[in-house]
Amino acid sequence: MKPDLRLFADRLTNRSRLSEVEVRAVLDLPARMLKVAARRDFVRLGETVDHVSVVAEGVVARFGQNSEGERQISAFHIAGDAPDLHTVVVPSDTVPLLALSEATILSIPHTALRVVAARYPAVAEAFWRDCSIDAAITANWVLNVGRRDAQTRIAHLLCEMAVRYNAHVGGGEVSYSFPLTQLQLADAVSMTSIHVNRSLRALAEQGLVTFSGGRVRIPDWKRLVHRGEFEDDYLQAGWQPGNRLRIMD
Amino acid sequence: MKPDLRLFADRLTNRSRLSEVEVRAVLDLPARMLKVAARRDFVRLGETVDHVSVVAEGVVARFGQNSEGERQISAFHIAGDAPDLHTVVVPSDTVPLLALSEATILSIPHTALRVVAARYPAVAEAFWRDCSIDAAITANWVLNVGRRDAQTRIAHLLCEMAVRYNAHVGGGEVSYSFPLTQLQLADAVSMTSIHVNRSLRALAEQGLVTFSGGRVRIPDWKRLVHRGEFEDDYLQAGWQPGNRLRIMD
DNA sequence: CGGTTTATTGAGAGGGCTCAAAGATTGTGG
DNA sequence: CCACAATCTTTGAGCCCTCTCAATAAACCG
Repeated sequence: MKPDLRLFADRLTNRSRLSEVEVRAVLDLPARMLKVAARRDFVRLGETVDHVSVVAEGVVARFGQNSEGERQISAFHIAGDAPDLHTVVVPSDTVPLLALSEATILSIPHTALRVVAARYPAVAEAFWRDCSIDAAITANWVLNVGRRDAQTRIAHLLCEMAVRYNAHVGGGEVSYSFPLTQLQLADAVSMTSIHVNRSLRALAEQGLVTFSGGRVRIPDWKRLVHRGEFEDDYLQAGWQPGNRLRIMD
Repeated sequence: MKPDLRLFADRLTNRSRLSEVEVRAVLDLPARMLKVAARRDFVRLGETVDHVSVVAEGVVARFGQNSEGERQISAFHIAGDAPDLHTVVVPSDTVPLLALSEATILSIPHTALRVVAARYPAVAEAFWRDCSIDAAITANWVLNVGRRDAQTRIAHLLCEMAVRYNAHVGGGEVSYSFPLTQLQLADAVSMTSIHVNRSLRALAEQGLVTFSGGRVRIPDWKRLVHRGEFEDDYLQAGWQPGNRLRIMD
């Protein structure tokens, strides 16, 4: 049975305007489903890939490592995301991918994606747009890692993920499932797991966030947003159906 | 007189396969030329742009800033680069741009770019590919800032720029013009200009690099590459005319 | 229930920062 | 072409945030 690509199609149509035919073409893409265990690298550095991975379930990380083997996570990817969609046009730029929790991955061959992109330029445009938004997130990550102290950095990241999970709507307590270990969080924010632990405690003592049992709880959204210097524009979270751009006729 | 877009077209054809007609379409794009003084922000945060900036001369930086106004440069752009090409598909994601040296910018309207992209899907593909390579560079920047110490970080950056300037070919002394102040360099590598100064001196004392008078000199390329843990694959520097990909028919 | 991974806490060290000030360079106007 | 101003570079001293090393407690997993 063919895996369901609806999540991926939804992600695209949330950001781009696609016709029914185009959406159908995406949904009809061939895909192989694979379950990946937590803490498993399922795309290795240097490996040549001929397919794109779409996250259907779980949390996936893109990372790099220095010569000592220390890791730096440069992006988190959640359901709907295609961490290496760019390999459709730059196949040699393989990025290592790691499942942080148990994850379900849908694997779509480059060949099939290229056929659809060539046939439906608006789909190619949607891919391009997706890659660009990802890039904006990464650029923001540089700022976060480079110019914010430990607590602010963590707060910022937890805000970002709240918005990406769309968990920040409504006014009350914000909460979402985020099944990472503190060590993995440390690899994302460029700190030691020990210092992550201490910073997390400090944030909790101020009543700002709680991170435990794989769940993030934010009692007062606005307060954390302020603490983390968080502004969500770069996520394009406010995209309305009306102002979705389409350049392909 | 219309500014010459040859540099931009070259950049595209170095990475993508375009027909003569497509190249011509790029060259015929309308453009306005502007000279920007050094240390001048010529695209401000929040400002809505309706054009793309192409660097014709000089060095330009993409940056973000934290709540204290401290800056973090997330990308350098040199002649041929289009720092905000992605705004063609994500116009609301304006990135602040700063001229580090006196620079010449060619400004191309979104509308014109969109017409060409729609008419020539292969050009759209080339744009997408360009954005993707930029994104790969940014992802690497995260690793650099997050997981490398001062000297290694600087060494890595100076290697990257050498390759992007294509100054690393041949075996002898590598050298290129890189007219930044140490403060600007500090904003790129997330350090204090004071610490940049000291690290630079340390690197010089080891005979690895010299950074002064707006010029970088590398006596022994391989040694600096090693010191900076630099691997150039992410830059797609090895792209041969033969293996340029084209997905649009 | 035992074994492994993860979280937590303590003590000490260090890389990079802050504050401060003196040189060197660059640019500008007269 | 000089003089002055502004910017940039360099150096010193002390401190602090985050890391390292080490050990225990807790949670998870089969």
